[in-house]
Amino acid sequence: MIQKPKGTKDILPECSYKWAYVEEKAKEILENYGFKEIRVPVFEQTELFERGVGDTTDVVQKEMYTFLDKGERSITLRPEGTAGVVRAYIENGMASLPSPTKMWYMMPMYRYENVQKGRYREFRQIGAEIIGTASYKADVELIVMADQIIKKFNIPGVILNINSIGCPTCRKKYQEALKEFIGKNIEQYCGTCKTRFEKNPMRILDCKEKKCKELNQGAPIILDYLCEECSAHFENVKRALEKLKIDYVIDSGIVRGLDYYTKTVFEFVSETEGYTVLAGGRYDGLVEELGGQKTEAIGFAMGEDRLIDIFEKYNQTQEVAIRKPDLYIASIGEVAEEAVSTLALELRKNELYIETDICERSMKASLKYADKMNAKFLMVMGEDEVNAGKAKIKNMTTGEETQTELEVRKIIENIK
RNA sequence: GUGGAUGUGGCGUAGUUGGUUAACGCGCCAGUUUGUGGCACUGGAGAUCGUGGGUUCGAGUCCCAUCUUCCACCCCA
Repeated sequence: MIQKPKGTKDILPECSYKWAYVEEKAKEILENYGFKEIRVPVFEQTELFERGVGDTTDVVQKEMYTFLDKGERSITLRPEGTAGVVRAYIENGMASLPSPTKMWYMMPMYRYENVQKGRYREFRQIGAEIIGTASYKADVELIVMADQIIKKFNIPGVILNINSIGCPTCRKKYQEALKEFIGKNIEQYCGTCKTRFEKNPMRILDCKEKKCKELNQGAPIILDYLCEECSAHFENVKRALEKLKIDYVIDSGIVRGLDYYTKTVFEFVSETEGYTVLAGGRYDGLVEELGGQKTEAIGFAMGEDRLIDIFEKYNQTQEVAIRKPDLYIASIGEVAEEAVSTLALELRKNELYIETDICERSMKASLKYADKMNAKFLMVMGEDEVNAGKAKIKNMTTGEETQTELEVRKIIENIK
């Protein structure tokens, strides 16, 4: 038997309607903030991610689906959305559009990593990008919108963590200070921390080893090393969030794993599930890095699969329900069959969900089927009904029967 | 990449110290006087027991390998 590749999933009919619901609601909010949808290729030139995401990151170094196509081009299945969107922004001259450009996307991403809770090799992200403004107000608008989306789905135990990792200048100063601090005791740190020391010293602050945690006491904090501009920016963001009553926690340990982030970074973490549902940050240098003019920007991505996992677990809203047939029409005899087909077509043109038999089932089996489908109403048509132009409609919940003329309008009245 | 657990019809499970045609529930299909469902009853289809080797007279039950799923590390949405 052929199985689906590791880390992928089938979204079956019994579940897909929930996805549609989440996407629809998210889209409503995104569009209310003026974001427009963008769709970019599933695969890009490998170089885009090497340069955009950063070739020292884990994502690029060990998690990309990269291959040579038949023309010997190095191609990569996108591991994230921002790089592609920014590439499209530059390539299509969107810089000449009125700034800022706000875009959203819902697309699958691909990362070759080991599967575990909330982690898949093919996963879907809902993302938003604001390209073309350096103002803290953009940060605020984006975070507020993210908060609204998260709240829309009644996810319990989600908290917003924010931090600023400054611009390259302040980060460099900070990393020097941090390395000096850790360097004093580097021998006592755990093995992974030792390797982090060279590669990504800020990660050491996040280590869960007791020893490392102790050693980290009194370590310098990035926020103390922000330049005047970055610091003011961060203060403005915090103040605005407070005014809007958006609760947040400053987590100086947030270090996004993608190289392009600057200044404000944030993540919405589900404490109950123990993973991040939505995360993002500013990336003021990325457009330039990818060959565009200097253009500040900020964005976020939401793990749709994770969102759905939690949503399914805690949400029993009736708004999300699989659709039930408005009417099942059973038929007896050839004459009636034709009449049923015609009638069903007319009713469906009126946007009703109609079911009829397409399995050559007996009358009784048809009714059983109608019941399994949870049809709201039932109508049985035979030659008599066709000739009389009248039939009975039965309410499947109450068992009540009413007589109706076989006319679209009359039928609709009877199944309201 | 590292470590731990898991794998029996569509789903959930049972399968004793290895022994004839792998069981049960749900679901599916059909029938119970061929014009009215939900209940009940009857019958039916459907599994080479993840896959490939090995041990044995004989393995779903033991051994090895491999894959999947789940979880942790790492990293991330």
